[in-house]
Amino acid sequence: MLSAAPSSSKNLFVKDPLSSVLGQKLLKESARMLGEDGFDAFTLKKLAQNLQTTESSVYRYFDNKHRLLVYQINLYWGWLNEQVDLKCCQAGLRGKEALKKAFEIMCFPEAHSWPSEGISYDCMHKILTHQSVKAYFSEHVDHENQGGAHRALKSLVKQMSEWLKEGSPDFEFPKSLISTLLASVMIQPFYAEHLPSLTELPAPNPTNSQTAQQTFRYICQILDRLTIQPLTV
Amino acid sequence: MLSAAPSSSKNLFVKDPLSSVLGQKLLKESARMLGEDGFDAFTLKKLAQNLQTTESSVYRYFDNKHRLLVYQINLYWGWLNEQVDLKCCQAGLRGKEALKKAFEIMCFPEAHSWPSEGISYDCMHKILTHQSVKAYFSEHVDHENQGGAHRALKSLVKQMSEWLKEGSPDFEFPKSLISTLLASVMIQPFYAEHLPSLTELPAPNPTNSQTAQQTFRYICQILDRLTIQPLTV
DNA sequence: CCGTTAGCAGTAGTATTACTACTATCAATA
DNA sequence: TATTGATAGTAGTAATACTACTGCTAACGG
Repeated sequence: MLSAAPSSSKNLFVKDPLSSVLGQKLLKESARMLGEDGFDAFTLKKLAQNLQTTESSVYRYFDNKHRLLVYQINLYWGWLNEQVDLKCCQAGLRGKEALKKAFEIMCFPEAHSWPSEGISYDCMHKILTHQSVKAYFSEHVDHENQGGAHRALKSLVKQMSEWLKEGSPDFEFPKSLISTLLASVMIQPFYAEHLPSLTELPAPNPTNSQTAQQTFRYICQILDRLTIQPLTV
Repeated sequence: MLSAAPSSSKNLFVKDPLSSVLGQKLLKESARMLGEDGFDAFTLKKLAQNLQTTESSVYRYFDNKHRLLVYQINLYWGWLNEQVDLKCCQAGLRGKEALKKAFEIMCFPEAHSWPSEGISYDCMHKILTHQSVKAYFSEHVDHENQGGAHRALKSLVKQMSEWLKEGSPDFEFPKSLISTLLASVMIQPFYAEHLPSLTELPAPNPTNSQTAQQTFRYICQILDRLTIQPLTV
């Protein structure tokens, strides 16, 4: 179980949700609700009702529902960042190998130890794929960004763009490409489900979902092509 | 001036806004408001007030503010689609050349003849870069998609993925890559402005904006690397 | 053992937003 | 002249996001 608030989340809450029983229940139930019904249908009132508590108790932890979403997403990016550090950096991987491993972690998060019991991968992953754009493309971005809300994502982009540079030193936009590919890992599965003519990825189905595998294959095919540099030889 | 509703927009409005003076005013003013203040701050009430008309008159044209956004975005994709058809297909371009030209049109729309007087490129482009994710990542996607709301975008992805295949026949995800790059053209300028550490693109500034040029350069560098296929030789 | 106080949760609201049901105008036609 | 139908305007409701205030409880000092 997570026991301390990541420093980058400090400005996102009023009271640290990890510091009390109710707070942790809030995280668990809101993750489930956001994953299942989405951000638009989600209200702090419903969250309170589902937990047999009251709206104002929820507002004691988060100023509004948007910050709760950003907090959850930042929690997940922070965890992914740790996993990448552990299984790429500390494992001695570099360049394209490290990059592929990092994307593999993102495509198959269930293969790694997600620390928060009671919150399923499915929910967190669905929040990321279906709701994260709402965390970034909002009127509150600038304010939240000043508070360091997106530090985990930024750190990941920085790390991964370094690896990209090793393979393609003459490519001028490594951070842009990494953030594009990260966004793609989020967005493409959404397309697969809702706008299938925009992608070759298969829509997830209850019995046998190949979406994650194909997403990883898609990223790998791009990386394999990108790191060849015929112009600089 | 646009004079007929694109067939793909039929299910988005209650009454065709292009069919009356008030309707056209609605499009013009809502484009300005969406571009300047964003979708969240935008309400149909404010739109009515700004036009000295009433809320219900607005609701006579659009069921809700979300559909108005989708309509505007579809209008713009439809126009881009036409421009691509004219300046790529009809100009005899193919493969990578056609692809680059298509992206050039998207990065520099002001160089082409936008048909609607009174609606600036700036507004429409800002709506696309800052608000289009809200048109797709919404609870209404499936319903709107059934009505063919996103047909213009789909058609563009299909066309462009064909060109991509010509240069990279063994790449298995042409539609995914094209939709990723199209999204990138939208998202990266937003990052440049609000989350600059996720991109190398320069933030737009009033005096001399290089964002568009650098976005195009970024896309071209990717395309140049992607169409080389060392594995199949 | 009692009184103060600090922190937590709960009650009952308000303001705004999204949307709707109904009314009024007015021009073309029977 | 009466009727129809398409237009715009009035006045509301329901739900949402958020806040001001009240009450409980438990820790601590005297």
